[in-house]
Amino acid sequence: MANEIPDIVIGRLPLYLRALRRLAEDADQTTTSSQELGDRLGISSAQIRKDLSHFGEFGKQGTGYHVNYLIEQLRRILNLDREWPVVLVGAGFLGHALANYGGFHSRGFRIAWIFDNDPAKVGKQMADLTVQHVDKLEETIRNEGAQVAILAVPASAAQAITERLVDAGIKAILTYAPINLAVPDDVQVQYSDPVVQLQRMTFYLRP
Amino acid sequence: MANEIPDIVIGRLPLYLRALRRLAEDADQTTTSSQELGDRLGISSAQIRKDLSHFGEFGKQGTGYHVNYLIEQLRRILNLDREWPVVLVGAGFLGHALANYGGFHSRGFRIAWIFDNDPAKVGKQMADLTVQHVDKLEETIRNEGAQVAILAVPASAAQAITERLVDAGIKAILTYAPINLAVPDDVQVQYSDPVVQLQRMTFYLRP
DNA sequence: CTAGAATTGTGAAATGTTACACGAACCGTG
DNA sequence: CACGGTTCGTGTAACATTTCACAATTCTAG
Repeated sequence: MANEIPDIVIGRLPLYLRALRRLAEDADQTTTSSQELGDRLGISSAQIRKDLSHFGEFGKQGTGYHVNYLIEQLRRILNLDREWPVVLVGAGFLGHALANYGGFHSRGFRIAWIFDNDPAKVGKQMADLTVQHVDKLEETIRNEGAQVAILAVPASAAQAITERLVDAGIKAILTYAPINLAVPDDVQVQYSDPVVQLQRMTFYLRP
Repeated sequence: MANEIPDIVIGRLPLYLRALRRLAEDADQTTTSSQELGDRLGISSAQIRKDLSHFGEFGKQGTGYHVNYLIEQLRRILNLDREWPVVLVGAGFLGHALANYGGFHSRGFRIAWIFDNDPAKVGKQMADLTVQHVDKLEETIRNEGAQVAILAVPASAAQAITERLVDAGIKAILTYAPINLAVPDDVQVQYSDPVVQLQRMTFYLRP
């Protein structure tokens, strides 16, 4: 049953989770169907059922899925039944926005440390944290056993910081720098570059 | 030759473009090969050649690709040989970070207008723009013919603002709200939710 | 209790994407 | 100019993903 799960399937689970939580909270609904979930996400119902079937049987014929139960199962599958402390590197405008974003806590993450190399920023308060000098990066990661980092530094610094993060033990990096990172095979990377996303859409526009 | 180009191919072109510009600027290189480009991006050389072959023949056997020529061709293909003015909705921390981001201009975009519904923010300067009340949204989009928007508003407002954007003529939306948007078929949407990206990685971590 | 409607989980078919491998073209060297 | 080393563009094969379609199960209503 659970042999080798395609990465593309893993990538959809957080979307299912997000939609289910909306259903539970906004609509106050206790059950749903693959059809309803698919309509909300623009995904076929068969795909949702197939995706979930990689991990077990969570629904009931005739009835569908119990929303809260499925939420719990997805949280378990994605290792979200705990809170991941996150290292944030970069205390510029973007770092500031991330530090103040309220959406992490309820979804399994907490920005726990913020680092920057600018002496003018070190020591400043940001959200409820104090910006630390990037010199302390490795020490903190090792002492605290942090595995997740967000990179909000300029492209010119991104690869060097990445190597320091990886050496210190980080296994998952979300980066906003507009550059491809070289990392070992056992380190996950996710990219977020607004320009790449915009450029992907302009192809379809008439100029 | 150019019949129906897969969306997944279009999605890689901005990455090729980004890597090529780095090659041109940092490494000061005038030619490259599909092999070299692939190594930098973690993509096979065959895939790069196949992707490009959808649009024409840009290389030379034995030599590879002329970097600046390929950059020009990709810019043309992606409709980036012009500057797209962008409507930014939401002047919170994230809107602020986006307004001050220096990476748009050189890559085909310019934040041209910022809107918010908070009277405390309307009239404030942000980067070199004045925050306008969201009441003016439709009027501005129609008068200026804007087609591209970035959504940096809370999830609770996202769908309503989206409908207003679409009605006014926006055809491409990059949204940071953690919610799926319902839009007509001829409107492009790209999603950016840091939590979804983090959740996609925690699956692979040992808790 | 029975009939009918709804919905799951899943093999199999259809479709989409990537990798292979090779002829053709190009360059530099002697 | 001929040869050896590169590299492209591409037809085809291999692989991956999505969709189809249906038996099995559950619920509801009479």
